[in-house]
Amino acid sequence: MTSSRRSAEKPATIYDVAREAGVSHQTVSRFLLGYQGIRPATRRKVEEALETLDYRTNITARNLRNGRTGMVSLAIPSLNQPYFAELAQSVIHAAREVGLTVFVETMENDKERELAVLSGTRGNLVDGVLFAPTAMSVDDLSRLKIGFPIVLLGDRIFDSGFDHVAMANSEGARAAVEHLIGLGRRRIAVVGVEPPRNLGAAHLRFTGYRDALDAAGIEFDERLALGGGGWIKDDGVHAIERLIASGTPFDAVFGFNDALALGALRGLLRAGLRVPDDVAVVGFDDTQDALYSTPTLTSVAPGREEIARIAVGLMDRRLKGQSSAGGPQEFQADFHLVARESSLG
Amino acid sequence: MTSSRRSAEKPATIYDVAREAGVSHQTVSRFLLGYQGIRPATRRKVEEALETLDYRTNITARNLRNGRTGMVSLAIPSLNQPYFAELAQSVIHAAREVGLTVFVETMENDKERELAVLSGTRGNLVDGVLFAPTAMSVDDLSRLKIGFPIVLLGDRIFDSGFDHVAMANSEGARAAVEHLIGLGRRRIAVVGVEPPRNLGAAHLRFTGYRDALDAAGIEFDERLALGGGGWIKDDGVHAIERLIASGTPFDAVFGFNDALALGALRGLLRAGLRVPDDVAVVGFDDTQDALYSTPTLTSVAPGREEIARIAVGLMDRRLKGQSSAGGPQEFQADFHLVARESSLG
DNA sequence: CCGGGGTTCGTTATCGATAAAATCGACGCT
DNA sequence: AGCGTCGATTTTATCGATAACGAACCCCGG
Repeated sequence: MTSSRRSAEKPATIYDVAREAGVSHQTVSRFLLGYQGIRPATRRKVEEALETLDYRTNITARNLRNGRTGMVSLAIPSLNQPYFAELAQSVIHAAREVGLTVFVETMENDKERELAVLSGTRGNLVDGVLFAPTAMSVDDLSRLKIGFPIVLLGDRIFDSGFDHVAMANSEGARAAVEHLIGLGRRRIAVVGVEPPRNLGAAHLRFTGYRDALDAAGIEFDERLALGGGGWIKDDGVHAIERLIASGTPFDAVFGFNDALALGALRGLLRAGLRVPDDVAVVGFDDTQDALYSTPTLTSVAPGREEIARIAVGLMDRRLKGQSSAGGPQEFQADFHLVARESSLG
Repeated sequence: MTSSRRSAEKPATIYDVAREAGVSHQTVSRFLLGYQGIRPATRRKVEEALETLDYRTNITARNLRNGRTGMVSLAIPSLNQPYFAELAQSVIHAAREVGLTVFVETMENDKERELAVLSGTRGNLVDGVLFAPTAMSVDDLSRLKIGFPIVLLGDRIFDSGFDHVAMANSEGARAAVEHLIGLGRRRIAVVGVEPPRNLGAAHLRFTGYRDALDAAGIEFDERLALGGGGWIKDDGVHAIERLIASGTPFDAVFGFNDALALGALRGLLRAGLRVPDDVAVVGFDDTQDALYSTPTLTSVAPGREEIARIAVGLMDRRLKGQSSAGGPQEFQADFHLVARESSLG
């Protein structure tokens, strides 16, 4: 029991502990890993030494030896977007349940950075990637050779070759618009439209919008399709200001996410329009913002918790199962429409 | 040039590259680290081999050897709170500028988990911790022996012995309340009050509130001090509902954060009160939510970007400077009040 | 009383990188 | 020609953990 080593100095290793306990480092390792074949006397010596030296296992060393880190990265556009911040929290929670740690990486809607995440530059730091791209195309994705498990999040991409947890983008959008139609609205503006170049939430939600219109026999009016910006609140404000300025009549707005819808809401109210009396508003994502706006915002809840849980589950299975555990899996989370004041009054 | 190794198999190591190039692994390492003393011919062979084998450096191995990871953890309550989500994004950005990577860890206002972060359980995975505790006390903090740099975020703690980047909590709160007083309000309710047991944003903001009242010669009315819950929107709603139910007259509300203020706003509007005509509302944090509520929310902007930048800078200095680069540093970010519709009309 | 089998523990090898020390040549100078 | 010097590379050691293997010791039966 040579209680050496000053306290705040270099952390103790298993070798230090072994010396302190008068055993071999391997015995210490065995103890730490919970092996059974250790005599009570030895066990006690090791326990004491661990205590005296305040041993902490060096995770980096373990990771190197094991070839795994137990971390997965969650690659999203930005934590400034409430939906993704909340998704991140849900994923962190779900991962914790299965013993994984989440490394949050933000890509800022930048194609280069999205590609960088998959290039494995951060190689061996994480075992896999939960990937929610917005800028890159399906082609970009399939062109890459990737050496670790990937689970795609959020959009409906078929045949990407990867596991994929989708929101019910088109179905949810359709439900939102049908809700508006059911309330007697016919001139439904849509905010957040994008050219169909990317991985596609915008495209899919637009499809849902069109489907609902078609089903109700309402003709699509191009002037009601607003886009050109990003998907943050400002874009919603600007879009609705342009629409109002254009003089095009409308009695409802469907925003492709809550931020856009809330921006639109803001623009409407500032222009003196009443919500929902003059214009009903519906969003998508059901973020906390939707719950506390005035009026509260009707929104499509995409099943964030479920998405997180399934995605983490898929990743976990890939990581555990040797090599590839079967072909790519597709999941779609259940959604539901949460009707609130912005459409019901 | 024995182009061996199948593509998607185990990633190539420097040894593989060395064999491919016909040199020693050390030469490869030198090349990768940018050493000068390498003959052009050798250099070319290495470059080719790296290319052929699609080499990626194993960060875990490098970390083990170097004893550092280049990662710092940002420990916050939750990404579900917009202020912290936005702070996280700012910190990630600031860290990237100085070549650090951020690992976001959420502690859920749980004292155990806050302590766990500092216990170094995650030892050697990060080089330091940017720490924004809410549940533990100053005593808890000083009781711990900690083996890595820490920078405290957000509250004004003196003599903690650690670097610390503070918001202007009391000053900001005082400015908010003075703003209300300047508008002729005298019955100013305050939401988010807590017993002064923890590290203290609540306490400090309350102090600012009292200071402003005192300076204006307004007597403090205990019935206007609302607390008992957390700091999320629901708590704001409930607090304001209780206040209204109590019949206590009031003409303004100061929420200790935007979430509380927006919750209060929501409660007021639902109760049929007009904002700001009947009741003016001011929040704290200046999150994006404040910008897009209706009415828009007056709020204290605590200088989030600056806080992030300074905190990362302090951490960077500690990590670079051997051992301890001087005593603990205290910083306080500049704040400013952003007056919007909820107080100006 | 000796040998087989099981427990307990120690020795050596390994993960993939970087650092320090050693080697090998070519070159210049006396 | 002999020798020191410098530059380019290779060899060996190291970070801290886990895995594989082997040695020492015990118990027990024949």
